[in-house]
Amino acid sequence: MEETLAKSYEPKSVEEKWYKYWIDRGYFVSHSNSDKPPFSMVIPPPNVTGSLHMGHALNNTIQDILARYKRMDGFNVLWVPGTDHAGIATQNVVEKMIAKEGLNRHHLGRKAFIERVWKWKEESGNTIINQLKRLGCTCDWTHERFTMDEGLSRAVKTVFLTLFKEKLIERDNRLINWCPRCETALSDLEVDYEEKNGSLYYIKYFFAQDPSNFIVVATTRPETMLGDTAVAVNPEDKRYKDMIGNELILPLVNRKIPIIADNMVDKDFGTGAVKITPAHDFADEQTGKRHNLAFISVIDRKGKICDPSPQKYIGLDRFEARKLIVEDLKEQGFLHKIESYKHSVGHCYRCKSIIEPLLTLQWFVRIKPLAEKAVEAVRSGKIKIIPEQWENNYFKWMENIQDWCISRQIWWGHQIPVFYCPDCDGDKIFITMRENQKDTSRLTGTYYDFKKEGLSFEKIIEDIDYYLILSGAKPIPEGENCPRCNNSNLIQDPDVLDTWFSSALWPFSTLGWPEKTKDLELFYPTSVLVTGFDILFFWVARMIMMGLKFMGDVPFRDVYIHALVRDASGQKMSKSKGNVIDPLIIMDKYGTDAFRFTLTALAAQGRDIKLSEDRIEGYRHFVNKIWNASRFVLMNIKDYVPQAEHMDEKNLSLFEIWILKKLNQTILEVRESYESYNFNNAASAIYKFLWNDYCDWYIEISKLRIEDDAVKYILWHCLITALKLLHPIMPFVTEEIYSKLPQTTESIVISSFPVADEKFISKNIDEVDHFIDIVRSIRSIKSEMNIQPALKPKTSLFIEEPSKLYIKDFGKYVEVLARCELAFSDKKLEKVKGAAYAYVSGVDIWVNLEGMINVSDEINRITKEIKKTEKDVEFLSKRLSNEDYLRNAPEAVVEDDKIRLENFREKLKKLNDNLNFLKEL
RNA sequence: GGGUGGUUAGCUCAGCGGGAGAGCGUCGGCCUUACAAGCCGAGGGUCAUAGGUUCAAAUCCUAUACCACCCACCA
Repeated sequence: MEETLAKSYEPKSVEEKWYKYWIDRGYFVSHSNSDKPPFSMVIPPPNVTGSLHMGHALNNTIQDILARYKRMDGFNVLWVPGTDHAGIATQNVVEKMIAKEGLNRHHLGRKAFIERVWKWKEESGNTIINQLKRLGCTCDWTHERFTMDEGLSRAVKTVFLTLFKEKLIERDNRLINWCPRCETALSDLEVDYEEKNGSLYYIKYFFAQDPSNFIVVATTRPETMLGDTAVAVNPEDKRYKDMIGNELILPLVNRKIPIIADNMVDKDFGTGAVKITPAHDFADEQTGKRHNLAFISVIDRKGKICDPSPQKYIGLDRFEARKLIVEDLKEQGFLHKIESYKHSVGHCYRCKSIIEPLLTLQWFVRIKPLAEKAVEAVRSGKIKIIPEQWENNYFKWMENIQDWCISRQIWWGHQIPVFYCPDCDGDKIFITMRENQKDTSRLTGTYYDFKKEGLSFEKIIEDIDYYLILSGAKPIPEGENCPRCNNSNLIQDPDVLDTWFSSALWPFSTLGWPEKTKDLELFYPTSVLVTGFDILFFWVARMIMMGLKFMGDVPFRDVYIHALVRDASGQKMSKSKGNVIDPLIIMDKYGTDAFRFTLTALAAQGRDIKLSEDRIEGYRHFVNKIWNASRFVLMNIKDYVPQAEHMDEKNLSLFEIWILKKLNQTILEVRESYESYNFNNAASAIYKFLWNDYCDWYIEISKLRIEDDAVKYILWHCLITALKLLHPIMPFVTEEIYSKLPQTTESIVISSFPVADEKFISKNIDEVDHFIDIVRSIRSIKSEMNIQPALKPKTSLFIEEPSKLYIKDFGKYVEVLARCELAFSDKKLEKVKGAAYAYVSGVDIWVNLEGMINVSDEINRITKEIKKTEKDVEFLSKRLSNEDYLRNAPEAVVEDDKIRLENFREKLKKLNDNLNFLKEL
């Protein structure tokens, strides 16, 4: 085999070529019939609207490293890819599109709009998938899923139904976070809080009995006063104690409201008196419930003031209303004062609009019972979160978890599988379910008398004049009638489920659940989940709860939480800041391998990544270095056919043993690093081996013995092994080189991952390290004395210690690597005129500079060296004279110190002798 | 208000109990036939501050300061 490499590496064409090759050969496809141990992961499904950003790039690079590593290491790997339908985000995208045609979704109607979204999905939803391929991801594309595809929809319905049946899902009228722009409810997690400079308005509320007296309350949201139903004070507050139970007249509205006592009030904040608006504030909702206050909604779903407010405010936007109300209060003498005040305000995580707490009818998951088991799974170690510090965060959140509002008033998503009959009247709810696909019988079911059963949403039922029918795994067929009144006009609940509801099922729904599939049996629980911490609660926690609930087992054994990618100055990347680095541009510019390596090298556990292009460029040089080293190897081994017997120890010189030791240490380290998710460590170990050991020393040395088959073999062997270690991080360039090397299998993707050979690791080969020190020493003298590198000064070595005689064998290597003309002296050279001196453990080195030496330069050089050595000697002798140290430190450490001290003393003595000699001149 | 992480060379970051490391940048010298996207050499740090534990601390503990982030019913 004779192949050569192009002068330089061209990532673009190579990457395309190999990705296609891998796909064609089906390397990424998992096997349901295989003796190999399974290794499985599910991708955190990117939004179908998405385009690859740095977060995806890091996340998927890490997963791909694991997938490739495990595949090479003999596992049956399944990495499930897919996308998320991303309810609000996707709906927003398509709404923007049709807005260009002057339309909104209501013009189209629900059905047509959804068709439009599907069409958009078919046309553009593949962007991110293609970008993942570009990144080199080895997902099993035959397993690709979408959170709204048929199977997953079935899973969603089944889960909904089961939870409903078990009374873990309920419908209730509660205060929820409402986005007036998206016109939908949001869960607590979907609200981003931001510090804002606002004002604190102090308003006078006059007593009903005594119109000359008033209480001052402070609020940041004066417009909500229209819905006030009380003023609360702390029961311990002396100022107000006697007023509790009195009534106040609500300004502008002229409604009477009571003064109540509640411990939630902080005596020292504001005036110590708080207006209570149960229908528009979460804290007030609790207070309102405790005191049985009326809930009066004065803001509607569009964020406008509504009935029952004074006529003049109705229809005004909440912020316009605020202005007007403050003006009116001022005019009518109710405004006490305004202070500027900084507080945090909730914003919609999709559109950034300010959230309005609204009282609405929504579906909730009663999540506490599910959370308890999920906490236990982590506490008991069934799930390991890495890095461990995140476990605390997880526990904190799970232990304070609130009911999960799962209904959204949008159109794109899993429509809630509940049907109402508008013709029946309802003090009862009729529930029917189809639990399996094949059930085509007429709807029959059970009446649940919720009043009798005392369910918490009983009060709601009175508001619904319908019967409630839950459809099972199968949608209710067209033309199905109400089982009670035979009405054929069943109405499905118009709301859709929170996107995260379907994501929570991802680890098992993608494997075929609720069917009992082979995939589930083989690959569930998945081995590891790789994700960013930003969705620990959104997603990870919920998957754990759902997995435990429906599979009876954890969804994954390890959760590896990686950092966030930030820009070079540590800012979060965002379009509005304009600091986004586009991974696709980076891949075009530097190649995918350099990019992936950069992410990996920077991906230290528990620390955010500050990404700068300089860094990527630096690692592109590394790609180039590997490329060129490989060129060297290919050029030199030519038509040599590697044969294992050339690696017999009898054929190997110390150099071969040395590089094999380094290689095997690297294998060990890389394996350990991959196994423990210390990817940066693996990257740096390979980098050091390839560049600093293999290229800088072994290749240079090998040039002198390139005719030796053992050398050729070791060059080949080390290169191929290092390529395999590196392949999970840099898939493309390693495959390209691998394919050109002789004696390789059809692809590095399916080659076997190297196993360290203890035999070489335990080898003691100080000789080569000693040799390297000598070469460095001579180079240093030449450089510091300003000798042209091309000049070869006469250099004499005197080997003082017989145990170091092996250096003689290294003579020609010293000559070439240090560029000098070497001679071994049989006797000690006391003083050599015109030569610079160095001492390297047991060896005197004289570099003859043939009159070019400047005595004062040499004195300076040696003086510097002496100072350094003196420090060493001082440090060590001080430590070795400390009795406590001698008593307590491990013996090996002490022994090592003793030897080092001896060496330094010897060196110091030699250097001083020489300094004295120089001074005599 | 509660919590987590960070503070190490000019910059970006590893190291997390045994004499301070890497990449980039800087300085000096080299086109040495794999690589100038390179090679060789050099300089540069009381490891945020103050205490403590230890024979030994960048590393463990306790405070403090500053910088990030997360959580919370901050009226």
